[in-house]
Amino acid sequence: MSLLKEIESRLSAALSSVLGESVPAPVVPAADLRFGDYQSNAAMALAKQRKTNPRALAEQVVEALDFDELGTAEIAGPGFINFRITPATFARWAKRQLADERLGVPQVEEPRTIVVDFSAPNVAKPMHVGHIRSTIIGDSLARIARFVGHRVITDNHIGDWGTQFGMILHGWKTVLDESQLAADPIVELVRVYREINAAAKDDPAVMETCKAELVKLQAGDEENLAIWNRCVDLSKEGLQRIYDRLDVGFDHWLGESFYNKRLPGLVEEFLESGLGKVSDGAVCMFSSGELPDDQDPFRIHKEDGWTDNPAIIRKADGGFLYATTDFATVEYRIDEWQADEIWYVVGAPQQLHFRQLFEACGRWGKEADFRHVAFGSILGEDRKLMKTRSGDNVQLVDVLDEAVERAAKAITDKNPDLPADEAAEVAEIVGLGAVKFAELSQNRLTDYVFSWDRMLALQGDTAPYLQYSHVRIRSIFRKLEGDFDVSSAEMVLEEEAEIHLARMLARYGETVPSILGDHRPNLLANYLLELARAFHSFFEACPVLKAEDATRTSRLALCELTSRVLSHGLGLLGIRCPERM
RNA sequence: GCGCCCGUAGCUCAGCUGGAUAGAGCAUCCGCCUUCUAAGCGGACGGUCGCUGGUUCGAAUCCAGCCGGGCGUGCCA
Repeated sequence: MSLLKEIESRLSAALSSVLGESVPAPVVPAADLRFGDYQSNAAMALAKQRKTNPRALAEQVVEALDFDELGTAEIAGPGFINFRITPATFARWAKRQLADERLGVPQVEEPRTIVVDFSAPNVAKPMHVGHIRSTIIGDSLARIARFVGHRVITDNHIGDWGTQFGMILHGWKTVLDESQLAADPIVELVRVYREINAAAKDDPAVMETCKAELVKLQAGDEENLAIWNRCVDLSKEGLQRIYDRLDVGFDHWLGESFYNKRLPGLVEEFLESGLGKVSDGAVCMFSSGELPDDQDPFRIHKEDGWTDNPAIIRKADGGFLYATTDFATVEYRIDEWQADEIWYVVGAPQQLHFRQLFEACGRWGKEADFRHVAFGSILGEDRKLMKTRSGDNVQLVDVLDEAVERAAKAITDKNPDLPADEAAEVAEIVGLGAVKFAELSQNRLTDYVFSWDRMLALQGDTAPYLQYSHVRIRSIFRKLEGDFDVSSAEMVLEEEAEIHLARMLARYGETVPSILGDHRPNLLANYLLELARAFHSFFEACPVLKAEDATRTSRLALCELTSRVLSHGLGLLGIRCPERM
């Protein structure tokens, strides 16, 4: 149980004894340390409901509260209850946390099966910076959900059956350079795609040829199928290299093509059940459930915009769309995997699509907790959306390479004694950490303008700042002579800096579970920054190795705990910690 | 037109279900390495939280209306 939960349960007990009924008693970390460590405004909220005096109620509650061995509770202002935790309590909790493999993070009582759908790049197209948000946020959420005890299934729903294959097939047959393909398949595939894409833009005839190739593929043409297979395999290998580098893994790679065979039957079922309606030759799922007609005020007017936006699942020409695949995917995940929840880590612009999908699934009888974990767009220098199709986007590999390069430079600057092979390894950890953290430390819904300096910053509120505190700790232990038994160490907290460090450490157990409430890894990132700040202050103010006896032991234990929490927290964000840097 | 998102310090952003004097980082300025790694620490400067109303003991947070920006809105994904 986290310290916060402990306080909540005691407060709740006091409230029930005063009010004669069980009521929730939310407690939060105090906004300002002058008010104490934790605070609750439960008395004010409850007094409002009951139309009684909040201060008087707070007084009764504090009277009934059993808080003695934790610290003190006092009333302030209109009825806040402020909790001040004693250093001895923090010391006790730190010791307990140190002995706990879970570092004070509770497990969920009712584990759920959660499918996390993220990354989902298109094959035979470059991964650009736009893909990083889904990949990094999704991976982190999956790690966190898994750690708190859920059954998590990660699925990379790759775009391996889209219309882009018309272009690739045509390009493969006309402009492919086999030697380049052998040398670097992804680069060559991308080149082919771009060339044909550009040609198709200028020349409608090329576009027609592409469409024809796509139709042949979908009809099962052997040659095209063989080419398609090679493309997908080559692309997957290329993608896998990036995922390996990012330390991102998937339980499944069930892309669009996996659901192909299911699509025609699915649409027929929807038509039979009446969920799908034919409109202008296309099969549609209307969010109202009804087909608009001429007399219907909800009729769609192209000029005025739409009042009912249908998800189209079969085009007038008989083709299927990604919405169709999404229905098939939901069916599979619920029927085969028994998913209780499905999280789609996909950009905010697709919110309408998901609203339609979730609504329709409800009517279809596919019950699950659907979540669109939306995120904001990455904008170009002109503050406009980075175009996915133009291909002139900053590529993900380039960002990663640049990040590692800058980290390597910083290492040569700051720690020239590090052996070359270790320096290279550290540069990789630090550079990639910086990129990931830049993404994870921000509210996922915020749009931002892509900037190298911003994404690759190594100072201030960055991953290197966190990694550096870990490094400082490891350095202490390297210089420590003799054995140090963490498990038996007693904590004694006297200096303000060490008390504050322990205070921050105690919050780990309450921070981690809070992330999943709204799927916001940035809460963890922000917490870790605060923790690292507390550590750096402690490091400057409190000598460890030079301290004496009990103080030394206690500080060593505090360092060990800090280093564990930091590396664990970073681990949940998918970021590693070097020993030196 | 309709729907969704956003507007907080010079810049980039936090601010959790409404809570006390709105916080970080960057930039600028001033201090701190003969002591555990200065990718650091301490301090200063910097804000009518887009505007106007409303709800209430209390609003950056909730509601309404404006202003400004972005995205989406039937056969792309």
